[in-house]
Amino acid sequence: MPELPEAETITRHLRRELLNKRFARVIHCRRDVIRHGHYRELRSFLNTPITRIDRRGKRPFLEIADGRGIVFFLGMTGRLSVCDSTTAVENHTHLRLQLGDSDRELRFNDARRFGGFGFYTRRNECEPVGIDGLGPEPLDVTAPQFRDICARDRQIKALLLDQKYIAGLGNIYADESLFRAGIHPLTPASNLDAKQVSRLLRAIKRVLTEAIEYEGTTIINYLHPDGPGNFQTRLRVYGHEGENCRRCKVPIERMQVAGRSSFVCPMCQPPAA
DNA sequence: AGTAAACTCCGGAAGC
DNA sequence: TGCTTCCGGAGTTTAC
Repeated sequence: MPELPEAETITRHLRRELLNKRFARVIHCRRDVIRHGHYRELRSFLNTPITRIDRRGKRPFLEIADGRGIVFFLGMTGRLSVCDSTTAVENHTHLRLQLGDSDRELRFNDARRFGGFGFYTRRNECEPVGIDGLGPEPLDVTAPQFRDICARDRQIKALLLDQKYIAGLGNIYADESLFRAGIHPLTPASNLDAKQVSRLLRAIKRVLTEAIEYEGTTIINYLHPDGPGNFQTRLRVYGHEGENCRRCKVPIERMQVAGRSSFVCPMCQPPAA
């Protein structure tokens, strides 16, 4: 599942490959993966330098000079890569953009099609469609901001997963952050005391920063097959149902929270009374 | 109004 | 082997 660290890794990769380059041709585009805007708009990205490549939360985007951009929703299985045009085209490849003066191309692949992409225009300081309506970046959010976010009567995990309050956490890093902060996912956010809120924010920043250093958890193998390994081995609870907690040796439990599987140490993360 | 749950998209994986 | 079931990011709908 691509979350913020995976999006950051992909963004850096795209930046190395695409910044200041231009697309020359649309080789292929499956139109029904377009979330915002119209297929026609794709043409306007041709023969114009890409001036900015970044991400918002878990969504990478790229922009050309007039403020227009393409934002990618990776969903569960979305992947972005830049490769030689002669590279065999994998199944479920929904977008191929040929680079000018090069035999390379950008590809978007998404087996389950929960992902897609959208076009937007950045106007002044307003955040564009597809990148708007998102909460602050977890790595930038301040302690007072996070206190406000947590001041609502909602299960803390559901809150962390809701992109409009904080942008970039998905199921894996939400569970890992809650474990490291010693907080049960069902705890109403407004029940957390100041100490817990600050511990949670620190845990989030630590987990995400470390995961970025490891280039994410799941999807990076195809980008850097010879890379430094990934965050998989650093997960303490996610996917570890039935195994003994590293800290207290009590078996990790799996439960449903906000409709998602959640992995919890019942000892380190005591349920709210 | 704010929250929560159900439903939708889809195909790979797991289970039988 | 071949079927059925499970799973989920995020948007939408429905119900408190």
